[in-house]
Amino acid sequence: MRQNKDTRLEVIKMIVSSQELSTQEELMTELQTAGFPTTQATLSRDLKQLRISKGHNEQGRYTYMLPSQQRYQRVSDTHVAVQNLNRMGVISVKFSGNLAVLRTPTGYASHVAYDLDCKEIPGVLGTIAGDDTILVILEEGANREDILNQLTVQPQ
Amino acid sequence: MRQNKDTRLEVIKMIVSSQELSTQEELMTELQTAGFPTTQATLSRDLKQLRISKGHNEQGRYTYMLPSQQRYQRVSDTHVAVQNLNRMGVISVKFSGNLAVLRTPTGYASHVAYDLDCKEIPGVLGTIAGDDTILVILEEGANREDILNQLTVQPQ
DNA sequence: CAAAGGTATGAATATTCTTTCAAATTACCG
DNA sequence: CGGTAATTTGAAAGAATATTCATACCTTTG
Repeated sequence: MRQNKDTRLEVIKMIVSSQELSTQEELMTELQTAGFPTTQATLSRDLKQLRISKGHNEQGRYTYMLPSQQRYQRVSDTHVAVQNLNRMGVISVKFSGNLAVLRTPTGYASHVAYDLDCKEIPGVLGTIAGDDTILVILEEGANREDILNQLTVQPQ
Repeated sequence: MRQNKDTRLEVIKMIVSSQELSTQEELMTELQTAGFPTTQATLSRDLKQLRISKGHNEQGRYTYMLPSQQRYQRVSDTHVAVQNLNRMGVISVKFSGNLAVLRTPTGYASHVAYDLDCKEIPGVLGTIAGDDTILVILEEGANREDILNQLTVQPQ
């Protein structure tokens, strides 16, 4: 049932990012009403695979959060069809030392950077976005070819 | 016993950021050897206050992690302790281009960087912390004097 | 000083989560 | 098509974590 599992994982991501759930049992109920009945044991495995972790929100409640939400505030605050943006968003890439400087259309830098963060590219320590520029900090010794491919190729 | 608790919290942050622990019991042992014996119940409360959450690392292991670049509200009691850290945490500051490189005692970089993030210093685009080094990305044209003051001087 | 109110803590308990194990389903390959 | 390996899953068991409850301790205020 590979197809079913994959769609269930997507549904989980949507539910988790749109609601504040604090137990796997709550999530189980939500999934059931969404038409994907499953057990808590499976959810434990799904959450692990999705790297969704239980964090603490402002009110001190325990809340499941996508890893992207954690990195979210780093760059910007609005999602748009980020994946498409990225594909067509990077105008140029230049390397300098352990940095890569990416140019994007004006105003798009933070979105693209957010997407890069989500991809968790190996060798990339982090990103900082300006308006039309993204600074990508590379690990020492990172292979520029590999990075370049990751930066310009479609995620997932 | 406010002082004891605060220092314990700092020690917890250091331990968590320097090692990969997967249970509160492991952390309990570490704390004991560090001279801060306590119980699992207290750790659960401490981790909640520090907003340390159990995530999934590359190998799929469950690992406690500090909220990396998260800029969340300064919860007053923990914030105070962090400010003190920062005051005495920065060993040196060097500028290069639109970057500032800060040196800290080994293991403290992430804590200090976290504090810097909280201060939201004008002219600072973001920070990346290593073990004993923080990379501060400055806005183009940022005044180094101003930045330097903010980086080393106690706020308020 | 005494009483009141708050914080911190440990022991025990309740809750929540992970993993084991066996079964079922699905993919793979001749 | 078989047959075998790999994946997925639920139930139950086993860990791990959060919370409850009672207590100690500290701080303030009269």
